[in-house]
Amino acid sequence: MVYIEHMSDPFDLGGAEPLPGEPAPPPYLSGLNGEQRAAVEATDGPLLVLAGAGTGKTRVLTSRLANILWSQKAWPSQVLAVTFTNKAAREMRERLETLLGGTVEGLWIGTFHAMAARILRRHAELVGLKSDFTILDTDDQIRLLKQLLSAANIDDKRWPARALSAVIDRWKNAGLSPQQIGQGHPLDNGFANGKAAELYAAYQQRLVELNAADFGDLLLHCLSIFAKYPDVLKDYQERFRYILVDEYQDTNVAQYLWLRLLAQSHHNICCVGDDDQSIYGWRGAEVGNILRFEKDFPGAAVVRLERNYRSTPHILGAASGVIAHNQGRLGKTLWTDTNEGEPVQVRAVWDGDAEARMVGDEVEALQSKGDTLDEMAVLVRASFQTRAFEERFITLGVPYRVIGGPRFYERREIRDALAYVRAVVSPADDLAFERIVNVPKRGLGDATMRTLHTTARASGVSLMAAAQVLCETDDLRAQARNALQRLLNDFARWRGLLSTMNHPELVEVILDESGYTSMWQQDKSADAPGRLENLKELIQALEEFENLSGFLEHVSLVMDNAANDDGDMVSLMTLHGAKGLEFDTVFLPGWEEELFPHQRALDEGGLAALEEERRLAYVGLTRARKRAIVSYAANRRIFDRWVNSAPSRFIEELPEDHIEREGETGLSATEWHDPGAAPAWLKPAHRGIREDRAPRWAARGQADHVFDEGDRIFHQKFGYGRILEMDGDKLYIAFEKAGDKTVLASFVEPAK
DNA sequence: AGATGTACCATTTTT
DNA sequence: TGGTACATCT
Repeated sequence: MVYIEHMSDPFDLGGAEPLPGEPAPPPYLSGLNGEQRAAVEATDGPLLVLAGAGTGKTRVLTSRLANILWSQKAWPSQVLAVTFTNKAAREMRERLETLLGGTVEGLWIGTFHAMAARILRRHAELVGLKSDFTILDTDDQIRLLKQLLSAANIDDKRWPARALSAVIDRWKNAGLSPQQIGQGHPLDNGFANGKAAELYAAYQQRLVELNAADFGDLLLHCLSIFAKYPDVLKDYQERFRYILVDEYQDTNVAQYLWLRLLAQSHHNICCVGDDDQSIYGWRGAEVGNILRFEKDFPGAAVVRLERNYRSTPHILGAASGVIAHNQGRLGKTLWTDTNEGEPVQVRAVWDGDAEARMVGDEVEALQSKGDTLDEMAVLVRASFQTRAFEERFITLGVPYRVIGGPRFYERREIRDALAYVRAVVSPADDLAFERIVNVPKRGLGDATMRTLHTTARASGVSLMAAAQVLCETDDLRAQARNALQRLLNDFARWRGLLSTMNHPELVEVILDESGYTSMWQQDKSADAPGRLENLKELIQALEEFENLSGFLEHVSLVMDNAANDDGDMVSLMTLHGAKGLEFDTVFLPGWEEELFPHQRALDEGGLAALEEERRLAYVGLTRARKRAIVSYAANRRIFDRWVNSAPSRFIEELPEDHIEREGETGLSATEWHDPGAAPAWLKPAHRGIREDRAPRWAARGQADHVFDEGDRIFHQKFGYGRILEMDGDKLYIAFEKAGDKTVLASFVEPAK
């Protein structure tokens, strides 16, 4: 049974036919439980699916999509399915095609940004752009802002472009264009004493001049078009009979407004999400969007998915116990009928090295029992934490992969190559030209570029046009002029080849003739061969596209990292990176106050941030199918300094019935120091440490001293202070330098 | 213009 | 500790 739709232009509904409608049982309903089926078959209208971790939410979303198409409620081109990542979009499409037993064409399925870009290309002129506008990434954005800042004579030491970029991103995430922002806007943060709004406007102006849009613009421009041109909006409202949204809890205001507008005609919007897994508040996601769904879409149906298929009851119990400490949840009670399994293990260790050894030993033990490394993951709060585990795994010879890191198109060589292509395709792309004008080195340095900029600005032309003018005068030194002329000739020649040569070949020619390839061939550094590999990969990827501009869009919006899936390996990643994944065994190291929850998050976001950190803990635990091992170190070397740390408050929040402690309660502090008493991974690793730098043991409740209120004390990190109040082993102390803090007694000694 | 030295800093990250 | 941005030297 094959599902086909013949439609080359997704905007043209003319040739589209509904499904062939063969009389066979719908394949997308088999194996669904009652609550899943309710979500899949819910009648039209707004629908919120509150799906807990491991309840099969992606499956439900896909099945609902299959149902819509199968029962001919809409043609594929009338359905919009949005996700946050390309990976999620790809997976959804693959599952859908499996369910329907054939390919589906014309469907609007992809990321928010890709879908918005698709709309924006058709109406670019309404916001002053051409339909072939380039999409800038963060790197380009920051380079552009740097120029604007220096033009405005703003000290970039005090007010770095990066900070301005963050302010502008915040505004864009909130759906605010420059016209909507007054002086002293609350999201401004006082950048350059209130200049941010002005700079934002200048930046948008410059983007139009460059015929460019940044990621935020893709949505924001759509919003302003919808606001200004109701007929355009109406067109899309009519078109999209069904809208499906994954990970709704992660939508920011701009995405929310975009969706709400598009759903206004048919009201068939189905959002799937889990408020307990909202972990992107810091980049503009609004949990409020999911909490408010029923108000925003009157008459909305709400279906809860609470049956968890992933984890054992102990893991689920531990995770639920932690998340129950959050206020303002929609509330779900996850349950499972799988076998009990092992309690979550909670392990106290001496320091970061001991922790890495513990994890390494455990990995080897599990492996020798027959577990595969693919089914093990180490999930950390901050990416620097992966290093300790990498080192340990290298020592042990355990294969591992680090998930995350720079994306393919963010790599320097890829961005350089793309800049060449961009500059060939669009001569007015100043940012691209600037990027590669002296890569490889051509003797075109700061001085030349300054002259180029002045000339370009004075006559209002692009840098390349200005360069052409300058080559005919003697404003530049002969050497620079010749180099520039040569480069311009190259570009003219390449541009001439655009129509005749096929594009993968052309890119290869450009990279060879510009000297870019040989630059890396001559580079002796260790990563040069890898970069050449990446360039080859880029050219290979080109072959799948009809033209260069299609490819450029793909690269900036769709291309993700090639999955490194050769061989059996342990995965190392951040908790954020682990969302949506699952493993038999999950290690959760570094559960210490200040690291997790991260102090910086708490400083910046207070209670809301603490709750987001707690959701991160919940996400981490619920990644595990069979086994979760949480650990915390008493001492940690962060950069060059030893820090004693208290166990994370999330450890206390783990329900005792579902955990098994090792190291803290079973052994006393004195026993820990006895080499025979503790398991190998508990022993201090450092033998030759000077006494003053050696970590001090800091087990909870194992204070070496008895204190009274009013005692003068000393703390390794905070210095001298006086005890104001005592609550068991918690001391409330007024430090002379560090202010008032609550500290565990074990970290404190009497002042001498 | 390019190389070399130095001070500084250090969540989380998709598009 | 390691990467980066800027200053200074050749």
